[in-house]
Amino acid sequence: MKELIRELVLQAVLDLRRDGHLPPGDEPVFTVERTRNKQHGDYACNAAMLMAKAAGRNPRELAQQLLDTLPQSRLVERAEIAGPGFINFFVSPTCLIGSLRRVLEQRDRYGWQPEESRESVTVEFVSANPNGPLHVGHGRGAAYGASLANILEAYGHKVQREYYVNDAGRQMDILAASVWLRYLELGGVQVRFPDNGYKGDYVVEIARALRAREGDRLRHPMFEVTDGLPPDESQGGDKETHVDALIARARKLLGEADYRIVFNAGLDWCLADIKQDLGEFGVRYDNWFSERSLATSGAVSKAIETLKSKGHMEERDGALWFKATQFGDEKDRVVVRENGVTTYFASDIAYLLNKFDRGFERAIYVFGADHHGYIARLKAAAQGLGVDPARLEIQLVQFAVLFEKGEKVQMSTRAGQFVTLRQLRAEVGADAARFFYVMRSHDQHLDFDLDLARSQSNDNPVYYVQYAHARVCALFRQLAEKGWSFNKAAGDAARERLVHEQEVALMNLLLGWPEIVGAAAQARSPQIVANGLRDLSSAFHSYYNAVPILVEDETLRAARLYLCKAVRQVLANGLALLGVSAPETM
RNA sequence: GCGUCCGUAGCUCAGUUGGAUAGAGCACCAGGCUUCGAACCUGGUGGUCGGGGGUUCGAGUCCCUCCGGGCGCGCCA
Repeated sequence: MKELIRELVLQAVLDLRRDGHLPPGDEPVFTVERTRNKQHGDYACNAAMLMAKAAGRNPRELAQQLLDTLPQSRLVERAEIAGPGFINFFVSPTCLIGSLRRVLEQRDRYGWQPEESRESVTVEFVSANPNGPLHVGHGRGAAYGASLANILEAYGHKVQREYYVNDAGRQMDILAASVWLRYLELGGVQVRFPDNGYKGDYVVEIARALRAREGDRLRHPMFEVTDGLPPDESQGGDKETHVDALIARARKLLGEADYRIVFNAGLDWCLADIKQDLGEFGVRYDNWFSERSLATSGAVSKAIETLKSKGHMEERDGALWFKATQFGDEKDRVVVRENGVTTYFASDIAYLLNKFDRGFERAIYVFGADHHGYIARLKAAAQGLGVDPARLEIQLVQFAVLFEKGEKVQMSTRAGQFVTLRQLRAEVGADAARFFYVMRSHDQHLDFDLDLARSQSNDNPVYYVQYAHARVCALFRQLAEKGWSFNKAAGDAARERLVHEQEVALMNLLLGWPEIVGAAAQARSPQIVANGLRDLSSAFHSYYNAVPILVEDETLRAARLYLCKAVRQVLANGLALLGVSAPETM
């Protein structure tokens, strides 16, 4: 509808130009928006105000001229000038009623807007290191990324959902060492556990499974493990040095093949755990991309060579640097360390190149807010590789801070004391968690009140929306109990009987639903969909309380049920975008 | 210190690429179920949009500055 009005106004502008009433110019810029105030009609256009200056004319006078030139449309009841020069449009009953038919014809595709011109896009989200269970912070990234991907798809993009698995790197080695130490403990070898090790119970579980498979084959006596290690932090030394030495010791004692077995025991367990966790959270991926594969496939060296050949690399202090400052980053970045090992950033560059090599027109990264320092260097890397940095988009998701009894809950993965996503789901359910996470703007901090969430109180707006859906379902059950049935054709034929204020309001919201999806997609904001659902639910609850649906008048009843059915459909569609169920009873 | 995100009602937050009289939930006050599900609805109280400048027909929204907060600034991942 918004598009239609835009076309009408554009046509009027072009006509005025053709007849010399307006000076020629480029594609005119103006907006068509939904009004906030009903007295201002349904849509408002600001074209006259924006063009008045260039035309050297009074805005209201210009608006009048536009109005006189405006092509007729049976979907527009009337248009009028208001305020400083707005043109307000009132949509016709025909238009409103038409939206009902579209909803019920397109069903679960209503709101979808496939267009050839939409980009293909890869959305990478969560990508937590597989060294432990996901916690509630990852949950927000998961809910946001999954919903965003759904919305982009509905808007017509071709979407690939991707998880970057950090299956290489030091953190994973620390996990491997932690697993091995727990394994030794289970075998009766008492070894001091490092300050920097992973202390969660799941590590013991992994060790137990490892021991069940491998027996005591990987056991070494205590002195071999600990002799000559530099002191740990609590022993007056440095925890990083200590744990690195421990990793080196493990590698040496076990040998590369057996070390890999221990390493993979940790990796495989954690990855399986994450996959299951996200699956139960309604989050699905098209691709789990292995960081290690970038090294083994030669992608990392290929990326480095590419940057070298373009003259963006430099050797300094024995290391290889990417000259990121020439692309606006605040400092140059090391890609290959003095010891010959590539950095994490080297993998990032290779992965970035890989994404665009696979043909995506746009790559969206969903990062935690603590990664915002990466934006500049990734954009720099893109430029260095010859990729337009505008095709790379980074969405930051702010932290979710847990509150319990009014106090902040402190979290630390290493210490093993944190609230996991799995615990959260168990306490509030996946639906509430998914909705709660995306209710607020993703670039806004989220206060997550655990007590409130645990209590399953109806303060949680997800119930409000789901209840509206269940209420419509209840209406149709009630209908059957009364021995009546719903005749869709009769409802369709009687649509003009829908004249109540609340009915018009509901039809207006249904009409505007595709615009909600479009706005959410363009702003990368699932929260717009969540708010749209609340608005629609609110309008329905008001309607339900004000107007009886199951009336004796058969055609009127059919018309109202026709509307209710459309409302239910849109509620279900919106909930699906957010990965929330649409229950028939509650 | 530099960079970055943010500051809207007592609390938690919306506010659609600058639009008309700044909204919702919770809380508080007053009402509504012998009638389709009260997990709901109707009405009311509550604001110098952190402060101050600027841009223009028009600013919660854009620019500058100050105040207050989150996060980031390793040859870590």
